[in-house]
Amino acid sequence: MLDIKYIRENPDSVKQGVANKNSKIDIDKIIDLDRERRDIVTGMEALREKRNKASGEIAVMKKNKQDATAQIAAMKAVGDQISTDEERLRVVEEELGQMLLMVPNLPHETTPVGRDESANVEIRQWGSKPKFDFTPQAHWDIGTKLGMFDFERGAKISGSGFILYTNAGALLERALINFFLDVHVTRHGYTEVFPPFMVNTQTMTGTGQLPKMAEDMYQLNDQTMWLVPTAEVPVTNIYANEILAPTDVPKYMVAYTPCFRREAGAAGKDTRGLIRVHQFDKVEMVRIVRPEVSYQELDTITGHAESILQLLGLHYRVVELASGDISFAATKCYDLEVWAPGVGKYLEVSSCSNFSDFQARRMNLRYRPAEGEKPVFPHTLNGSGLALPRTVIAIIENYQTADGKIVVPEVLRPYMRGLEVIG
RNA sequence: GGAGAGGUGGCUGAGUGGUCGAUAGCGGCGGUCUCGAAAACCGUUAUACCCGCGAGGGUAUCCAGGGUUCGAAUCCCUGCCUCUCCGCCA
Repeated sequence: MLDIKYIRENPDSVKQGVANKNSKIDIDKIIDLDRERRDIVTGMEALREKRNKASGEIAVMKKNKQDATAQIAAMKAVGDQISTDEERLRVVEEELGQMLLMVPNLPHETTPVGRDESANVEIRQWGSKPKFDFTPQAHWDIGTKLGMFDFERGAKISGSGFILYTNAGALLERALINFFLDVHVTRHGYTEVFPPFMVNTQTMTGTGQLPKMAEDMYQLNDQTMWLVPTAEVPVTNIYANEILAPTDVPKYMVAYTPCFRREAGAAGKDTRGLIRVHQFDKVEMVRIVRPEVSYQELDTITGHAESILQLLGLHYRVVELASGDISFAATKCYDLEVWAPGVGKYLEVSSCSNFSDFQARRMNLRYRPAEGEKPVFPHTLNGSGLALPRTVIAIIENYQTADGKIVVPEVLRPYMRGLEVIG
């Protein structure tokens, strides 16, 4: 969340930033509630001071066996007033808190301003589209023919948008997960973690999925647990409500999790094959860093995601998202889009974002810059490295042969029992 | 799932209604001593918020949330978590 002090002192820039994020939250209302809250607190604390002093006196009188009936009666009225104030404060803080949780992070000054993805900016490309002397097929045709996945039976056992990977498809999925993790651990210096796939509401609020995006996620029947939509959620929250020592920052963590998303409202739109599914695998990088280096760190993490595509030899482009297309919690974001010749599109396989101190504030994650100094909020970042299904699409479609087979990229062969060709 | 025990400052651990943000020890930091270190001794040791230009003042926090009371670490209720035993189980 945003610092209420910052909102109070910079209402105009907050309003502008929020508008650039396409949010209609009422900032003036927040400022009014904050004013009201402070008024109540001030009055209430004065009463408490009075009561604390009187309680001390009553204690002394009792000790000296004096009669304190009058003092006790007087404090009863003070106590009642404090209770009234507390009740009012609860109401005001509840409303203020709920509103603050709905305020998006402000876009960074370098983030292009724009309503939607049409204002996104292509930053660079790597490689080039492969040339085929035949018409490249879509992954759903090749993959099905090669027995890599079974859409019908996936839908039968779970529903549409759930994939049953089979044979080489299942092997490829597992190989990619291991390959991604190994690269990030051995070459990029991340620590591997394996978090729970179900999290509580507090955790989901910490990274910013709740309360706004509740309808995009799967909630379990007990109403307290949610299926993770990304490893960002459990991993970024690992140190929530803690104060990290100076030597504990930066933290670089990488994790594999399945990701569960309802994709409400996305039905029928670019959903064919593996393009958009309710459960998919992803390897996610998370960085907890000092504020002064976070934008440099964003370039670093983006580079780490890119290196995976480069090792796989897949052509991609880097797109910087416009303010209106950036996620709720982010200030700046780069998407990596890989070329998929079968479907004839660039597909998003990674999203690398800086969240500044927005998530750290929500989850009360702090660190001490140096021994003896006051704790401050670090910046958090994450980047997919990478999301699996669209990477699988890109491999199938880019590495397909005229006779309907797939050449396994060399870096994956050790992870696939030496398999060189699927089919 | 059943039965029991428990959650106090960085750690250990006192404290069952009243000047308790909290005794003590350890650890950390500073100092005395020393050529230096150890030992000993002395001092110090959290977080958040509110008011104030500031000096400073105030409030809250003993797992969390409610309640009782003039007053709660202490009593009551609910929740969460940990530990022990039993049961079940990949």
